[in-house]
Amino acid sequence: MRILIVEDTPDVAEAASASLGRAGFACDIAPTLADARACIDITDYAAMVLDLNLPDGSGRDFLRERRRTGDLTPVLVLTAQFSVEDRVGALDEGADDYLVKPFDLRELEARLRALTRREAGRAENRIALAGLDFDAGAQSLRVNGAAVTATRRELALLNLLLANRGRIMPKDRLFDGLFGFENADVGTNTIELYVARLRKKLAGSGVSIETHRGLGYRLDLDG
Amino acid sequence: MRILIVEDTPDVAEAASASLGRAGFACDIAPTLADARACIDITDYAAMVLDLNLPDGSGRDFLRERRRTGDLTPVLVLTAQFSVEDRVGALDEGADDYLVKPFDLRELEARLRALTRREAGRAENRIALAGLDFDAGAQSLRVNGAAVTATRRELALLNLLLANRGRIMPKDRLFDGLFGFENADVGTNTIELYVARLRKKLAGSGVSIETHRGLGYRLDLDG
DNA sequence: CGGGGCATGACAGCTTGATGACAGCTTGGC
DNA sequence: GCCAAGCTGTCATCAAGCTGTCATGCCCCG
Repeated sequence: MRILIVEDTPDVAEAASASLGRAGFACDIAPTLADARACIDITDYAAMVLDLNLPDGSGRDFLRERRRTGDLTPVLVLTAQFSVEDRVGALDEGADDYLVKPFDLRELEARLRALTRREAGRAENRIALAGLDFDAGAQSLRVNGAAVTATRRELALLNLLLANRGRIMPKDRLFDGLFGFENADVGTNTIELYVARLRKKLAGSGVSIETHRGLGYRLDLDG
Repeated sequence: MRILIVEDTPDVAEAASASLGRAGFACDIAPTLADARACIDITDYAAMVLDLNLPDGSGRDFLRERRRTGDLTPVLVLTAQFSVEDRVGALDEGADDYLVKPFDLRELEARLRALTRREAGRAENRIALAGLDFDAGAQSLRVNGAAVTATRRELALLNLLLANRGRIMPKDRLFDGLFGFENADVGTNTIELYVARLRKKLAGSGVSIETHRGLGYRLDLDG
């Protein structure tokens, strides 16, 4: 799950990025609308965090512009404390949620999880499938009832595959979901590596990751 | 456990803060409703102590406002001696408890402990788990029957971890629970330090604190 | 049988956490 | 008030575990 944070205050942007990173999201930071547009052109995001007050324009205009071009990426808007009309206006413009600054990082995390899982058609963070039990909120994984430790990247990959269960995910798509621009120079072999590591941990769970040569990977029930 | 004290008389606020600090709570003081709102936006509290008579408005209105926005943080209200209707009104507005000024600090402490443990779904201050026996009221700790001395911070950390047993607690969350704003500049290494100290004291108790790299710590039974 | 894509073990760099020693400060006893 | 004891948090150093690279060997497909 890749997130674009459009926010010009470095402290805020970085705190959010760190917190969301821990929660399994890959984040890119865009301090201006121009940067944001550039990012969106290059890759697509599972969601966007948008500050309304930016150096090169209003986030509201930007949001309206995106919606007019048919972009349906979930957007969470950050508003200043007292601008009620901004908040309401943003929702009218097509924002999916808002948060008043200053906000609690845990809340941002929870709301983004809600937005992205809504996109995936789920109502809660927990997914149980055959012998597998994954909770994106607690970042915990159980296989046949036993807790299995997995690293941040492994969990992020699993999350992506689970959200697209039954679909073949191209390697570059998985790559985009795991790494932001700052890790852009990582070799493509990495995905194969993490698939291998995940497979070991999922062994015997009744769920497996199939390889489709030249196409990508697909997670589904055994058989 | 972090507590917000909304009280404009410095003497009272500071006495309460000191007393509660000794009892293992991390306190922030807000002398006005505006300050209180700012604090609440930034972090969240295990409970709130609310004076009703404040320079920029009535605590009752504030309480009503919080409840209307869905905030369920336990609130203990401080009332003047003779305003019975305030007291009753506050309870109606959603206060969880009240104390008449002037009050005994020990009583404040005991009532806050009651409120926070109710939140954690417990009926008493004492938690026994495997070879561990912790009493938040007496601030006493026993491991396999033997009394173990532990400092305020160690106990506060243990309390937090116990209240969230089985959940991974991010380091910054533990940090928030242990330190108020006034200690905001304490190095993050501190949490690791206290985890190490606690681990030593819990050795052999059947309960242990697991490290989850990049995510946080989790307290649970061994195994 | 040859080639490209994939799997996987080993490894090194680096980030993150663990821990001992220490100095300042607080606290409590006298 | 003074002193001693112990609590606190910083620093430096060391250990562990995560990450991604590489190299090698495999497998599928032509």
